[in-house]
Amino acid sequence: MRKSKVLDSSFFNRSTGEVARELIGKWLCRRASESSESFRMRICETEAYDGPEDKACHAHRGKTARNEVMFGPAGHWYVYLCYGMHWMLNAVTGPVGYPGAVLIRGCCGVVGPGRLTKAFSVNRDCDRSEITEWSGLWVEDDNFVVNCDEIVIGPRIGIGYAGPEWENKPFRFVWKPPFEA
DNA sequence: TAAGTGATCTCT
DNA sequence: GAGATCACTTAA
Repeated sequence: MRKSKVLDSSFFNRSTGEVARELIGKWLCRRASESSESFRMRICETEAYDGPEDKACHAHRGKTARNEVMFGPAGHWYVYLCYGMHWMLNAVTGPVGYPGAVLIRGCCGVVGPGRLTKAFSVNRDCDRSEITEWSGLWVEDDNFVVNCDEIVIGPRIGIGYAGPEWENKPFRFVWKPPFEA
């Protein structure tokens, strides 16, 4: 198997769009408990939520108890419940004080942010935890290269309330998988 | 196409 | 405390 390395906070401490793009093709890894086996899937869909100006970003109205972690250091998870039933998994990006995060919307084989968290048993317990191997939820890079022409960039999903200016920003990254053809 | 679902936020 | 809102999924 190809050798892979665990991504640390330096990977996430960059611009939100850059991290969202770079996460495509990386492995999302999970070990739910000490006794359970770990497993991983390649990330194939992400969205950037970038800073206080971004009307679609939870942080654009300022810091609250829920989104506080987005203002903290990069390399942490921001997990919250949406529509009363779906957990959303986000990776905090950028420097301390700058609220940015990347929503992980899908992996190869698991499409949809709510289904992904269900498959990975992600819930409130993961909120604010570090993106490290010992936290049980982390990301690995095996130097697999996803070419630019395999990535579709488009408007984010489900954020019509933010207005066309923000909805139409190129903040959504989808890996057009070869297996789809 | 519409209902289900409950935490969170913004007003009283 | 009440009411609106919501980065979605599923079953028709």
